[in-house]
Amino acid sequence: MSPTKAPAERTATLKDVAEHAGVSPMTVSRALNKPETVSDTLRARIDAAVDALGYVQNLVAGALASAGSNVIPVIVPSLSNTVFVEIVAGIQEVAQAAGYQLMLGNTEYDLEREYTAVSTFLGWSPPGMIIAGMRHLDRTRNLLKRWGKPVVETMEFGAQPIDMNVGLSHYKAGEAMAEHLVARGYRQIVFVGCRIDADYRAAQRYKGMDRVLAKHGLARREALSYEEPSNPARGGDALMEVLRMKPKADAIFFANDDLAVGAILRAQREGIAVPKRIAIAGFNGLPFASLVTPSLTTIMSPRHEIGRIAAQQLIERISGRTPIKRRVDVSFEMQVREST
Amino acid sequence: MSPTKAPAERTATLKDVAEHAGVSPMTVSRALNKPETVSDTLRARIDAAVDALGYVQNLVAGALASAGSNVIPVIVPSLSNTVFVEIVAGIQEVAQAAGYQLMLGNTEYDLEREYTAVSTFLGWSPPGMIIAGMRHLDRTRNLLKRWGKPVVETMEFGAQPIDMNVGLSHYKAGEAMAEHLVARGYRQIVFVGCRIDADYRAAQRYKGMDRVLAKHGLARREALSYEEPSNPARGGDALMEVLRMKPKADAIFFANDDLAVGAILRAQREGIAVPKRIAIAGFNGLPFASLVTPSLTTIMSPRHEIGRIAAQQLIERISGRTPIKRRVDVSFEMQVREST
DNA sequence: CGTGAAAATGATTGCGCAATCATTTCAGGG
DNA sequence: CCCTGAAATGATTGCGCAATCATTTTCACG
Repeated sequence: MSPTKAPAERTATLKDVAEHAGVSPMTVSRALNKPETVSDTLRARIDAAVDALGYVQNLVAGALASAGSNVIPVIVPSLSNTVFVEIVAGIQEVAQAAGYQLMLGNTEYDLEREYTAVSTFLGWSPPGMIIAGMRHLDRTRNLLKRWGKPVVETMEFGAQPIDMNVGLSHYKAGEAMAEHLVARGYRQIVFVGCRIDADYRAAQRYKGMDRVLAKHGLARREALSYEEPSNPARGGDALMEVLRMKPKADAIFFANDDLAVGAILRAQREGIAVPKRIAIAGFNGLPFASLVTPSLTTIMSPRHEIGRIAAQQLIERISGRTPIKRRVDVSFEMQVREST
Repeated sequence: MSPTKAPAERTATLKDVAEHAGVSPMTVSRALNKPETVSDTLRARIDAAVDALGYVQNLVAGALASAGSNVIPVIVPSLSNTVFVEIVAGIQEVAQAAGYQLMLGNTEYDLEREYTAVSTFLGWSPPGMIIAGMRHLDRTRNLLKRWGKPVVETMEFGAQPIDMNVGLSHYKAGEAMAEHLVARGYRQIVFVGCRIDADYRAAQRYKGMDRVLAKHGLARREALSYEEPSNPARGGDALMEVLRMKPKADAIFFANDDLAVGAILRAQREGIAVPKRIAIAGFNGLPFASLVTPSLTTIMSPRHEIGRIAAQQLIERISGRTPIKRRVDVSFEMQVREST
């Protein structure tokens, strides 16, 4: 194709290796996939032949012949949100170590695209699948159920998973933060997020908060939602807007730490006293949250851990091992800091 | 496997669909892959049959039969570093839109693992590959060259790519920042990073800086490198350490913005005047960089764009279209802000 | 030193699909 | 109405490997 590249010779196959080593193809296959079933002598000869020919296993053919690949599809709604990335990283860590490859699908929070992705990925005969969230099209759920192989839904903890579930209850997280704010004496609490309609986990945190406010007979407000994706600058702007539009507000619960940290940095620059003039709380537990001044009260979600557990659960099941909790509620952790 | 899941019936194949629709398997294959070559009548019947049977194409078989898949392997050294994630996101965006799937490999900055990953991924008969960095084992380079299909090396811009290359010159970036610091009057400049031996792009930035210092006859120092991965808290600690150990230092060039922003937040908390007591500069252009006080002088690297361009280049070549620049030097952008 | 069971190796087959070539159908001109 | 070429459809084949079963070799033990 390009001047510097050698012409692509036909790549070596199992058969070539077999001939080169003077054994049958089947023995080569075994030497590569179950080395312990082949005698030392032959294994050595075969390894030498593999090196000599630069043989690379054709995994496609292998997957077809054995009706199953070692590719694990991972479907997330976004890659611009750190949260999903960290989950993917956790999955990767465990899966790659166990010899699985990750195939990555991004739905952009679109359930139709999610269906397409699931459907396409099934075509790779994977041994299982990991998918973010528990809200899917009926078609998607049915497709996965009929498929009958292990599936892990991550991020949130919820009822009636398709198969397995690892996550945390965002509703409870919202409740916990609201209880904290109320206990601290805040009475006019505002929830601020981005694309809350699409990010229904954020919506659940809002609902959890709302329920607590109702319980305490406090003023309840619609969540304030912006159309752009979450980013720190937006958080800063939102803070200013809240101060202007709802001067009585005494606390903001941001949908995530990107927004919340952005708000704190802005407050600092503008000389707004946090938490005196207004308290700020976030969700996720970003590294910066503990370093800003004032440090941010937030809820730590164990993203990496969720990914790891999800992958472990899946691999256990793929390997046919049995006793597993189908639903894992990873706990979140309130981090009360200076901003409230 | 689990009580709630239906027994997995044998999944429908092309042949099943063909029988259901009363046509030959080949026609079904065409209807699915090149719809325009099949008459409207049959296409409708076939689509109906597909729906009726819930048929999902077996991509493994397709890939084997046509000796090529539409999976693009992407190999990165880490997923905990935002930089790579953003590149992956950029690649994803373009690749998924063009109907390709991404397979993700993580080398943890280990060149042996990189070789293994490349080798394994070749087994999926991909049409091309994207790999981070230009430093590989000879074996890896040779393997890819002999393979003969399009390969894009990303992140940095360098000489003699395996095939194609999209990135920026980290050496020049280091020079640019050093020139800026020197022009501002700083004379005792320290470079601080994490795992600089493994992160050789950071090392190149250091070298670029070092050359400029030498040129101006200024004091040159070894880079200060920590063994843990970069994180903001480490940046803060490093700042304190530099102040204590090298009290004459008047500027720190951090290997990345995570460290630099962490240092600024720490300075703020400790009441250290930036840039008066010591100037701070970073690299990458994180969103928080412009929001901290003082705002951070840094170099913006177009990560997402690098990913997009890499994917575009690759797909162009895969599609057999010709006139393409083999090497793309995406420009970086100095952002001079308050911290210097 | 023979025997039987276990271990190692080999031959055959088919996974599900697309490339390829062969055949049929169709539209339009004479 | 036939002929021709193009479009649509079909039949055959093989991609490269692992599952499966058949065969050979090895080894422990009487």
